[in-house]
Amino acid sequence: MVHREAHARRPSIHDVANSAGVSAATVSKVLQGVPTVKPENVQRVFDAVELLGYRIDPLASDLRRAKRRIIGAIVPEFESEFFGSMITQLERLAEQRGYALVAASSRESEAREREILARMHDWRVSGVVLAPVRNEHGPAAGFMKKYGMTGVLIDRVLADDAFDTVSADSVSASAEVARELVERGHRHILVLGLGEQAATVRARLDSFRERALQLAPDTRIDVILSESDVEPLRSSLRDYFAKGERPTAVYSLFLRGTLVALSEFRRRGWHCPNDISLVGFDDAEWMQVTWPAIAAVVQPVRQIAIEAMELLFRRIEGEGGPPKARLEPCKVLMRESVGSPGSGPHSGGGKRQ
Amino acid sequence: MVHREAHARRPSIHDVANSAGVSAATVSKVLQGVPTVKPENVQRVFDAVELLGYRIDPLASDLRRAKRRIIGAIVPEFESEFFGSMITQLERLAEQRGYALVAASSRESEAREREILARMHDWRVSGVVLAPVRNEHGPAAGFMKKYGMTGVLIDRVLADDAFDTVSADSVSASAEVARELVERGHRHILVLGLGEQAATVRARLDSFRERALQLAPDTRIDVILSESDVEPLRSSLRDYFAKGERPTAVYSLFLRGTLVALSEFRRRGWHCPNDISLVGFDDAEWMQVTWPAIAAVVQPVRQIAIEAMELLFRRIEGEGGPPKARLEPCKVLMRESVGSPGSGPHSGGGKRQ
DNA sequence: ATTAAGCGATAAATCGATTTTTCGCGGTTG
DNA sequence: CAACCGCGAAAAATCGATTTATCGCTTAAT
Repeated sequence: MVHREAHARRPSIHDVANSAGVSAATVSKVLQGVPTVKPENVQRVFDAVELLGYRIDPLASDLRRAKRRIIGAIVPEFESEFFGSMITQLERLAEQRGYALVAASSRESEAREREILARMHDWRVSGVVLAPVRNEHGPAAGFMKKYGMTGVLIDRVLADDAFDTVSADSVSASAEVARELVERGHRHILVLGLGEQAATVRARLDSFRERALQLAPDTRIDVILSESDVEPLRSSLRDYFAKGERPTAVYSLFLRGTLVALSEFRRRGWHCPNDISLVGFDDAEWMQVTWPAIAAVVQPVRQIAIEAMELLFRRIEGEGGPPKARLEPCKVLMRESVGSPGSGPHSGGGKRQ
Repeated sequence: MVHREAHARRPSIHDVANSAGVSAATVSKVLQGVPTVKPENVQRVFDAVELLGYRIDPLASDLRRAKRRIIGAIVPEFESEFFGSMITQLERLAEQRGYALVAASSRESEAREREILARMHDWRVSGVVLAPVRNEHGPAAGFMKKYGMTGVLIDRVLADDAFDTVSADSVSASAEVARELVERGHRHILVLGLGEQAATVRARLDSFRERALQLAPDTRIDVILSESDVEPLRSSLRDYFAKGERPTAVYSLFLRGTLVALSEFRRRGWHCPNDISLVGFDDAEWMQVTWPAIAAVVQPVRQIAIEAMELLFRRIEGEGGPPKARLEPCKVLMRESVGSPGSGPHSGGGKRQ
């Protein structure tokens, strides 16, 4: 009867043992591939497993083993393409090694980040891949250190003295963006950033400025940083333009800033690249299908994930040594949103919404 | 010593029992809030918990309990805003009820979907929220039925005879889109869809067609369906336009179709809404900042998540009765990409790439 | 001939909790 | 005075696996 089958208790290792006429320990050994079992019994066990449709309960199994085959992943949000594909990659890599990935989102809150980490510690995960909300010095990293958890920090981090770190080489990328813009003749550039990630933003900014000034010392670089949220950035930007500032190019250091810039351009009826050029850090699928296509720095998501998992599993397997800091190269895609200043009429051709 | 503390074994319930001078059973009772414990002992237990920094091991705890406080969630992909925020919501709701959410992506593969489900069954999850790759009749739903798992199907589903279902009311939304387009004077409309999700796509299409023809019987509705992938859709669309077909509006039944349509418009130098109008099912953040802003059907992600979790927990708590099929209303946002036909020059004003 | 080693398998201990059973003790009750 | 009750806590069983200790038996070594 299907109905009865559906509601029957799942077979345990003892059920298999009974059915095969051996002990539970033997069943366990067969399933672990321990070679000191008589071939006949191996066969009987496999038959019984097949017959009953038995599968190991991973929780019970992990309870007895020292480490649990679970990897935790914490990201600031699930909604973005970047972290979405990051999780997809991490999941794939964890599964490849026979681990389950448990993902959670800190929703851009450091407090929540700590809570999740505590929960993962409760779960006795083997390791954690943490993309911190702010940087490597947050409370979450402190928590991991305090409780001796093994983990890797990714994305919004520079080097750390306790954990391996992996992130996009946004410094080189920013320098390259600077070069691209200056070579096209831009001498007044606005940079948008989020102050939250102080160190990483500072690094990008410094390298951008350095390269730009090196190539053209007369370049003027304005900076608008929003402390925490994106809305203050919007109004700062609005004020900035209202004051009459007219940079010929904007470089946004984060995706949402690119959106804010675009929508402010719209408000004022400016079009890329004729009225102003735009480059954003972080690429998205829509950027190449809109008109104009938006120039962007493409982060090496896949590489970051691979490197992070590689480092993590090395630590899990007990490798020692000082923490490593990896930087994965970005690709800079100069699309249509970037042109040369003065190549088009600086007029407000668009409608207001 | 911090260093020693970091590497010490985590305290178990027995350590707490020893420290408090009671038995492990008593500790458990105190932590469960069982009232038959002497106040003095309650205090001693709490003190010991505090002193040792003890936290319950959820896996060990769940092993002994009948059900495990884990909810599984399976979505076709993590990369999209829709499923991203769906997972975020589900996570929030599960945590509210003291459950952990374990999310996995089927990567648009039914085989993988089944594997994940089997793994979740191994984990003895209390319930599953499944957004199937194709529809409610896939192998995953069959698996759930066979093993008596409790679950809710969401998104790409209609009613089912075994599980509760929750999805956006895309049928009403499609009718509304039809009305909006017809009222603006469109009489030749192209609909793009993905054949994979046969039933849901058919339902949307039927309701769109019905309403359009009801309002204007002379409306011509062309349909391009791609069986599985999005690339065939692109070439079909290209052929369609190459043949000289010139619909005045396009309604895409899924997000990626909207992107494909946009990029094909670009290739041909057509601009919305002057050359052609565009509405897409499923909204995204960028759609309101680009020029033109893209009209879209906004799915009630939050409502779907809430309803799904509500139904799921009712079933987990043992509620019987026939499966319910919930439809949550969408919002239709008519943005600038939609206009009236003939209101602008039907010319190729844009540059080719 | 006695001990040691090897083999294959089982019984028992273990992981860290919860749940059930048992127990000791003071106080009623017949 | 014995049987009974109830309370609170400890002891033991349990969940489903893995790991260690042990056992019976055969064979090699001393």
